[in-house]
Amino acid sequence: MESKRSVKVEDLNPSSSSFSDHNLVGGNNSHRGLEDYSVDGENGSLGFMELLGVQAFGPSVLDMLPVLPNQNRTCTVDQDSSEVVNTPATPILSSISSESSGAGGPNDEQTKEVLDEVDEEEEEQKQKTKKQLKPKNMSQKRQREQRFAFMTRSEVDHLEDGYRWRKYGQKAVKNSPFPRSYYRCTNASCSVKKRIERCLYDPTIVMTTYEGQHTHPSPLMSRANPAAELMPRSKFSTGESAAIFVPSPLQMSLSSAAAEYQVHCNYSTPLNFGFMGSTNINSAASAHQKRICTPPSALITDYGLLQDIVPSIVRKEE
DNA sequence: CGCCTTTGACCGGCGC
DNA sequence: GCGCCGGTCAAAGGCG
Repeated sequence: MESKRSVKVEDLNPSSSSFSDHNLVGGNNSHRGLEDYSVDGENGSLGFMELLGVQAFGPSVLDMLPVLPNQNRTCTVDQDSSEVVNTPATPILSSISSESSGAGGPNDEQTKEVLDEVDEEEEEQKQKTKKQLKPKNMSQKRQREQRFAFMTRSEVDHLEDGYRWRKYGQKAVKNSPFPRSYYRCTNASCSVKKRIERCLYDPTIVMTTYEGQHTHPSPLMSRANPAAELMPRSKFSTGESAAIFVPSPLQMSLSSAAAEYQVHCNYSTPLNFGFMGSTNINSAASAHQKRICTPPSALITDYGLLQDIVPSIVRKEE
């Protein structure tokens, strides 16, 4: 862990023009950067939904996603390993910075929006190879689910996302005055977890990391929008494991974050996942949260979960 | 009474 | 082997 973090810190070094963040991931992936997950639709980068989809749902979600304008990327999935592999056709470096430039520079995080995805799978795959010597009961102990994270600007830590969560732990984050909270989906058959922590340098920013996929529809969604239940779930399933329900992470995040993304991005074809039609779902969260786009440079040196995400963002700025 | 949060203890991984 | 750290457990208490 420690080494991992330290490496990332180094990667965050602005002076590093190469941003070899993905050294962590492996040689073949060294070209993969935050650009892969950029949010700006005008610059041919991945959209928010895709970000989620790519990571959490693999190609399935991409299939159902509307074609975003100027999509200049390719997304491929390693079917064998269920690993999501993003291969940008071209480096997309201007996605966020372009917006920021218009808004007042790379540090104008207040007006920008960003959704970045934690490329945990890559890291884990790398770590797997790294730890191949002692995989032992790791698999039986705890197989890490797919994870993705996003940052929101919110006054409340626990954003409403349509699911019910039970807090099962809280830990102090090293080098941060803000604790990290651990939540688990209250559904007995669902093992989805999420972690919430605040940005060290900007307490208004909440980092939410989802892990796993819901095996049940959102209770809130089913109430607010029963039609959503009729959605073809197969479209969302990753194919990775059995009995995966609709947009688990999708729902989780979209209900709050994605919905806003819809608002802020000029997609000619709004994404609609049914549950998003429910104003109830988003009302609370939307009132408080404002997703950020380009993190302040200070974020770069953040620790904890934030570091899983920030590096990519930083690279994007560069 | 059921559900949730809080919080200290515990466990396992990892670096030194 | 030791200590640190992230993550989880579980008892206790609060709240509606």
